[in-house]
Amino acid sequence: MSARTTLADVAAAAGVSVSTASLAFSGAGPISPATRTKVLEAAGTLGYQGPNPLGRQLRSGRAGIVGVVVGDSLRRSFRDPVSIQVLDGLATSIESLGLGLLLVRGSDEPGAEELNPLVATAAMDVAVLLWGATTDSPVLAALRARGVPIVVVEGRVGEGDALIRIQDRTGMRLIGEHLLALGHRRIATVTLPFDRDGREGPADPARLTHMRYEIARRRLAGLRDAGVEPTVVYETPASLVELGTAAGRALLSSPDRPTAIVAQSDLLASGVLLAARELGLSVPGDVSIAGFDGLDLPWLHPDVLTSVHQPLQTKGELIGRAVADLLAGKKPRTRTLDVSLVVGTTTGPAPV
Amino acid sequence: MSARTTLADVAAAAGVSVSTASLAFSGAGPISPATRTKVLEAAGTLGYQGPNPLGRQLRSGRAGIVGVVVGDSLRRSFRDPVSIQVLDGLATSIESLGLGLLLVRGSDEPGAEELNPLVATAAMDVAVLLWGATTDSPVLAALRARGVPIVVVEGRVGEGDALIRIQDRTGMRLIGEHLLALGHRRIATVTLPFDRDGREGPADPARLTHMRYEIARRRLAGLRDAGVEPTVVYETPASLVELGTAAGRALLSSPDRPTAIVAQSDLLASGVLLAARELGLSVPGDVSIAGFDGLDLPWLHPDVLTSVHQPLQTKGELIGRAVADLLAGKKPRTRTLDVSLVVGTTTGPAPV
DNA sequence: ATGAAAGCGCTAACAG
DNA sequence: CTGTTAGCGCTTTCAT
Repeated sequence: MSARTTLADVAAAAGVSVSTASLAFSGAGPISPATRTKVLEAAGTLGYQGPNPLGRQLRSGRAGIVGVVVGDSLRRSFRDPVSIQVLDGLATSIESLGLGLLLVRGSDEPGAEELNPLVATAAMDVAVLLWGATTDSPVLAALRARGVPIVVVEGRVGEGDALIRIQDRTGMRLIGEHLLALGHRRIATVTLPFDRDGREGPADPARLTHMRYEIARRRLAGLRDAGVEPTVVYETPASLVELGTAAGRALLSSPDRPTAIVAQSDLLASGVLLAARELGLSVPGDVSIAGFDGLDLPWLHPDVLTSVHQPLQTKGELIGRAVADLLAGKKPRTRTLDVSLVVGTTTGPAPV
Repeated sequence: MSARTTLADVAAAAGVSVSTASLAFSGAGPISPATRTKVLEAAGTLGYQGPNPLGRQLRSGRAGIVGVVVGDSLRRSFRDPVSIQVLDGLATSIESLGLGLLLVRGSDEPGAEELNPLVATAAMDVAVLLWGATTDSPVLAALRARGVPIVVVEGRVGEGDALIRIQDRTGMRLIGEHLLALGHRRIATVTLPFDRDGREGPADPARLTHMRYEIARRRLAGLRDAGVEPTVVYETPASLVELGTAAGRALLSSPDRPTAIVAQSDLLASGVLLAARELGLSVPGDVSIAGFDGLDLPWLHPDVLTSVHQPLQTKGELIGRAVADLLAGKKPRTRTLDVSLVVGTTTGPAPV
């Protein structure tokens, strides 16, 4: 019933000492089966549900909790299937470590933004920064000041933080090469945000020098690695289908229409595809479209997006492993996951 | 720095007692501005980041954590925009209470299933069961045994649990009446799961008596309230677009094709709509389609689903309020939210 | 306004 | 194998 019953009560009822009773529950020490049963029986009678986690935590100095810091709004983060899949893998692996997952909203604005107090006060043994950590992030600063070990996903890290990321630059290079081989020369790209300021539209040269987020920067660099210089770099403020559609409309209705559009995410690419359909363009007859992430998007039927696949579930598991390593006192490492280009039905030879 | 520095160290450095130092941080007691600054300065010098949450928690008997128990897989739960929006609202309101949100995977199988140990051991002051709680759920049993106050969302509750839900029976009645008024008589329905056994396809009379989940049962009952007896009750194992498409194909390619299909969720309805398009049927010319939830589904463009809108964000906030109430020792209540029918472009007069 | 003392519930040395 | 003894770091009466 009420959580009033303590280990001491159980011990008293069983006629043993508190430490013995503790051993009966934890099993972390020698104890005779007889006393063990005796204690467990007493517990049953008293309705004792096992050691109070708070006492255990204080004593052991560990909260048994991994703080996962997501973007400024859960809704925004979770609208993205990419985040969800990573989070799912992470949750599974964290759970197998016997740890809980504390979800923390963490705005990433540098400067005078108010910081979610939980970042500074919630009990956590390790923190995972799920996306877009920048070196000047106040979240990062607060966690570091607390001495909490940190795992960064797809961002820039300081000394002492673990980093998990994918080969996105290579992935984008593969897409670029694929399109060049198909004869495309007028290639535009739709990018993820450069910064948190919500800009949307073609980026001018000045804007291109202000790319705070690693992901957009690296994926753009990958395209250039292939020798592609995009005719237009169209920035979006988030990875959303409707923003891709807006970008697609703009790019595809311009007089010097590109023959191929590469989006930095599958969601954006889906939007571009919808825009192409809306404008009555044939894909890939009139325009080729490629994305990034390798999501399963049945509603695009009958089209299947050409995309760079990343192992999202594995990524989550790897984050879990990094958490375990940090907890075990091992040195933080950087791990980079491979990606692969999977050609679908949305890319083909450039129109003549 | 390292988390070694304690309040005692700070107190010593500042030349005050521990209790005074505590007051300097909590502000919960009389303290002179001078000593306060002195303590804070000492803390600054020592790199002390404020009271250790673990000590505070043990002393106060509160973990400052709300456990949110979602379905068996985070991926599955979070693929559903409905869950996400509720979770977003909940996270916001929980955060404003200064509480953390612990995500707990909780399989809901009765019987010999292994229970996620976190349900029994993780520190939490209140638990929220996000979906589909059934009275025989082992999760519910474990939490109740621990004496953790419980908020159930859209499920059945026992005595002493708070319940948050929507008027879904009324909502479905509205849809039924809407379709009847349009002249429809052959109406089929695509439902959410009856149970966790993953069944898919038309439900026979026997199956209809085994509806463990409240949502499917209530929404079906609502349709009947309107006087609609569905020609087919097509059950799906989850609220997913592709399952709706499968259901749509089956229903729409049968010889006695219905003139209207009501799905118990917008995702299912979207799938049905895609199936109709695929089969070259005009919507609503040949078939009317309605959903439930009121999601924003831009990729259905140019169609806009006729749907019953539920206030998802508000629901999340209401859950947060229920949490606060339980924490304050108030009596658990049931709160039912209103819904409204919003007619889109996918329903029209029955074909003659 | 400040300090002393008493635990919150538990685990981990260390004796026995 | 079991009991004794110390705390983990903090907050909170209760004196002063």
